[in-house]
Amino acid sequence: MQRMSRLFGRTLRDDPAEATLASHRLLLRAGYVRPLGAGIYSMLPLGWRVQRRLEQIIREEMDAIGGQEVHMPVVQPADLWERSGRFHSVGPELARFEDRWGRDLVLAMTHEEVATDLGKWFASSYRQLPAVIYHFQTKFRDEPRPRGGLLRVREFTMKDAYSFDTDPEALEAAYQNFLTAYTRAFRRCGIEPTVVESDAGDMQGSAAHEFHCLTDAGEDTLVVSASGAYAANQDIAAARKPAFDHGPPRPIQKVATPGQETIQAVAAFLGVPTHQTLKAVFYWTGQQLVFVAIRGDLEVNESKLRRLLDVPEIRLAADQELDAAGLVAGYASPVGVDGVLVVADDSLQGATNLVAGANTPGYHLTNVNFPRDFQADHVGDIAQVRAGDRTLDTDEPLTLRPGIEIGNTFKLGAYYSEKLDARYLAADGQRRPIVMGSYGIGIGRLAAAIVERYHDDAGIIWPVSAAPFDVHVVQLGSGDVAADAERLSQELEAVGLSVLLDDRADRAGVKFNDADLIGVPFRLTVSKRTLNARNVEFKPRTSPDRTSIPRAQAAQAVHQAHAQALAALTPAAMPAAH
RNA sequence: CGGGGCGUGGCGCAGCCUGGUAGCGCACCUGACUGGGGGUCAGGAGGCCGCCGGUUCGAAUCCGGCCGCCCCGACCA
Repeated sequence: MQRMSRLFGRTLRDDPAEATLASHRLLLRAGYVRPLGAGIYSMLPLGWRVQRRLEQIIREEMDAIGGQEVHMPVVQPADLWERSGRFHSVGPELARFEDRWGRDLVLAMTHEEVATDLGKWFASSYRQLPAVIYHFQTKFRDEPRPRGGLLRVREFTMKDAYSFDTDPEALEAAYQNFLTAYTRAFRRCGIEPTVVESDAGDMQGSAAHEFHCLTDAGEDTLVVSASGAYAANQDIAAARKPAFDHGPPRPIQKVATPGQETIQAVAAFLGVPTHQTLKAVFYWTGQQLVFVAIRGDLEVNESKLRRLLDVPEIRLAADQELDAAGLVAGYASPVGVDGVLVVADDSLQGATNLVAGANTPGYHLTNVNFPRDFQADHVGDIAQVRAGDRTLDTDEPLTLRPGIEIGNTFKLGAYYSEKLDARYLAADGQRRPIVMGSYGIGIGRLAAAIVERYHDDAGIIWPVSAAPFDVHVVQLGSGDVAADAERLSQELEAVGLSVLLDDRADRAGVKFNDADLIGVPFRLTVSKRTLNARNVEFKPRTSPDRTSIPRAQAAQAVHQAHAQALAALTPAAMPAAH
């Protein structure tokens, strides 16, 4: 048992000023973590116990699908990252340094390279495949802006797993196993995950999913259909674009629109709806200026644009870059521009007689028709999905939901295997690249998501599976009371429960408030009162009600309540993995 | 990287404008009373006022530079 009088950590009576999110505030205030620098935290005993519980749940689910736990280094030779191409492609979030010999090293931000290297060494033949390895390891990512306590940090522990298979079909089977294992793991932690399709990004994979905890504290925006059948990160979400009939194409006309520089202003001035206008937005890829044309009622999604152009980075163009290209913000037009890469959203196809800029200050063109009046180098879906839009296939309404990304899965395919020459000998005698998958869960972020999901004004309300202790014994008094609280704690441990014993000399109010703050699922109070009545007071953190249970049966009763709560979190048997 | 805010004891803050013994609440220590939802009284301990430089007889306070932290945005396997 852990005595609170000896616990390394302390609760705070005042909210730390820096914390705005509930999870950040409560984890600091209840003494789970202590910040060391921006996005860098020490885990105190309470926090570390939670982390280890979460790890154990995930470990069990990884083992259940045949994963084998390993431990890969954080410090890695840069050479490996040179070969995968990421040493140069990744950017400053990858921490680089030299050892005493001047050799380049990196602090791992993820472990695809090392995993691939291990796979290459191990799987010389198809007979060794499939294989899955995983580990819990520190990652360092020099994020431009850490935020929200444990939600977005620079150093953190991740469970990352890597699957090695002979071909895409086998990868698909492994991938399905992971989707199942992840869902089970998160449910056991008290979170019903929302699984969405996502952007593979730097991972270079062919398909990717994210597991989200829906909460207002989330940094990501998810597009979810009413039935839940469709769910995607807004970065890749697609939806129907309502069509509007503006009649058969008419000849272009130039009209004076003095001072009308925004879509709203121009549309109102000319008496047309915004969906009858053409919006011009300019981006800079680092190499060239991009003229983006999209229907006036829609917004550009930069992730989609970046993928369509197949460039690593993109940002809004600066005024000087526009000037250099001879473009006039507010009156720019794709009609008659040249020397600029033109990207058209597919919303322009079939949208007739639009109002566009005239490339002359104070003038617009009416009756612009694509592709009659201008050509695009790229045409595709680059529009932001809006709440109320409808799914492509089933015409269901879509909503936007904030979510915390607590896990992700990538089908890497042969990308890293080819870069690092990780090949196996197939049954037919051919050497083929190992087909890989990569699967991550951020442990600290998961803990933070759980707190976001489970708390009230008084503090954290841990699901039994994640709590730092199973039972919080509050001892109100000394002498006989203390002796009985001690005995009770031992009885609880004897039935397999972990105990936090508040043996401090503080008053009842202080102890109860701290118990609520720390959020252990079950509270038992021992006092003169309970001693005389030969009972103890029992209170689940989830309920405001206190009940008396006979002292003699206390340990058994709590054991039972705990087992029940745990069972409620354990998913029913799911389809067995292959 | 842009915008905003803030660095004074473990936490929350005042003092700074108008330079002159560093203060309040909580937490902490000692004692007494109290004893089931953040008690009362008395007495204590604890601070390079983020750092460096300048102005001045004298700087937490004025000036310059730097560093750090938080929030918003950009960004983000």
